[in-house]
Amino acid sequence: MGSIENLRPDAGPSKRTAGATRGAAGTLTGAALPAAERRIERRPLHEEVIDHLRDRIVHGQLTPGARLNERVLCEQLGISRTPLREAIKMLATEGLVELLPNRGAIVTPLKAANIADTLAVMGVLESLAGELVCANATEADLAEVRALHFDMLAHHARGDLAGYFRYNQLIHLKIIEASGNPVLTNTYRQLNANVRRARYMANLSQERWDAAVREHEEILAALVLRDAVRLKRLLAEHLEHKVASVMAALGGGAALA
Amino acid sequence: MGSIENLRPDAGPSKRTAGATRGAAGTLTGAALPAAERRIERRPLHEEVIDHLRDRIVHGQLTPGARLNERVLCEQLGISRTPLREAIKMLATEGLVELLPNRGAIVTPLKAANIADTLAVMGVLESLAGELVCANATEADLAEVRALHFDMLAHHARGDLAGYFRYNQLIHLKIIEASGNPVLTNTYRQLNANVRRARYMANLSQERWDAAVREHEEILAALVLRDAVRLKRLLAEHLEHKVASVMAALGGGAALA
DNA sequence: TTTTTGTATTATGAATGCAAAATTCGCCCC
DNA sequence: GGGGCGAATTTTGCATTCATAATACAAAAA
Repeated sequence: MGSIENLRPDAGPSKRTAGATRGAAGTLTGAALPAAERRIERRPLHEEVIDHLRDRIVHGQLTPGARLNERVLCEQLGISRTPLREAIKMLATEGLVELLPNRGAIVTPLKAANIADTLAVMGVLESLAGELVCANATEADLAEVRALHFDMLAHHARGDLAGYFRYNQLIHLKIIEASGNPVLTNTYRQLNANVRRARYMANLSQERWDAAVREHEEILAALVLRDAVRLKRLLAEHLEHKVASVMAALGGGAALA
Repeated sequence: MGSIENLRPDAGPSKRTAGATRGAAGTLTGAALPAAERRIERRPLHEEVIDHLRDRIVHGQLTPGARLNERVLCEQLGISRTPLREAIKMLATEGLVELLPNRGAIVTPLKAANIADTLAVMGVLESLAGELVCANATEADLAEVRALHFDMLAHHARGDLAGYFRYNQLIHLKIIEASGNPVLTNTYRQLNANVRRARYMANLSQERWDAAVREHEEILAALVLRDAVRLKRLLAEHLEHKVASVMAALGGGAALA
């Protein structure tokens, strides 16, 4: 995971022939589909770059405040500066990156105040989602949440924190998605990316972890019953605890390097 | 307003000398300031382009679904494709523009469902803002809102709808800003851009207009008293009416060309 | 007449080149 | 040894060029 994966099969774009290497690698979709339905489809490079950089930022491999040197990244990814710069601009709009005119871009520093503000907004979004999901979720949605819940329990039982976090995220996102409001989903997802970075630094205590799992049990129960009032309250409390945990890790107001 | 304003003094960048034309024209700030305080500051071209395009999209000069032809826009703005493409990518992240791989970009079509979803999210954001603003707003903030309110009244009295809209927007934004949560402000502002486009098509009836002004009177009163509960209710009702008005204009579910 | 296929044109995707701004580094001076 | 100053280097901003996909169009076949 820490290794640098080139987006292009041959690193270091050669003069005037780099374009010919497109479409040879694993970015193509539909390998498992029958030939008739297979869509030959190439994602634009800037999208690949965005996903790559977003991952590295969220997972903390690109640390807050770190500079994004265009030349270095180009070499690592085996692309030219144009798609890289487009990707950086988009990440800046998402808030994961900060543009310093004439001085490039840095990974947005993690400020406790900013995370707190973000979580406050996410709170009301979750509350709205709770209301909508009780009204709009299909039975299939609920089944999926339950399945994810058990996956999460499995990781918790094994003490696999990373796996737990992954399914925890998936559950929350699935609940938001099942609300049936795509704007809500996008907004939440975008804000969430910024918070996730902090999460990777917060060391969860076993007590807090166990408590979080219990809270999820209750959330699932309220969801299945489509008890909107109760669900909203549980989600709010759950987030409240998360805020406390993250804030404790970030240590009140200080910027994180 | 309909005329095309070049960002660069000379349209049609000449070969190899275009770079030398930077910094000569009206994009520089501070022409009216004393020399000592004048900040020689150039905004990056992509920012100028973003603002320009966002304005044209929000004001409906670039209609929903319209294609953004790079060559044409480059000629209109007197810039090269690189900063233009960066700007388009950023607008895509903001949701005002849609990228069609290998086929360029179009202004995001206005769909009633999407606007409804957006307004639902904005509703909970306003509600949060109402709560925060009662706790955090300074007296200066409140004074500014009141001043904007009277400006708005003046435009209403003159029957100047465009001016009314402008100050209406400013009031809502000021209330959000005064909440003291920058993340909330940004999120709201971004969502708002998408809705404003619809607003320019909705023809407000005189009755609805008068009612909206009365609602603003009440909102201001609750705000000055820092009555959070009442303010939240009033904002919610105000938005509810706005939803009805916008939805009526968009005509239930149909996409707008 | 309609459909299809080959070709010319146009537009987008990506890479490269060039100039200005910023940073680094060596130097001199204190 | 430390701190300013200026040249050299690096890095970014933007323009341009090259490559490829999409589209329009016309001719040929059904």
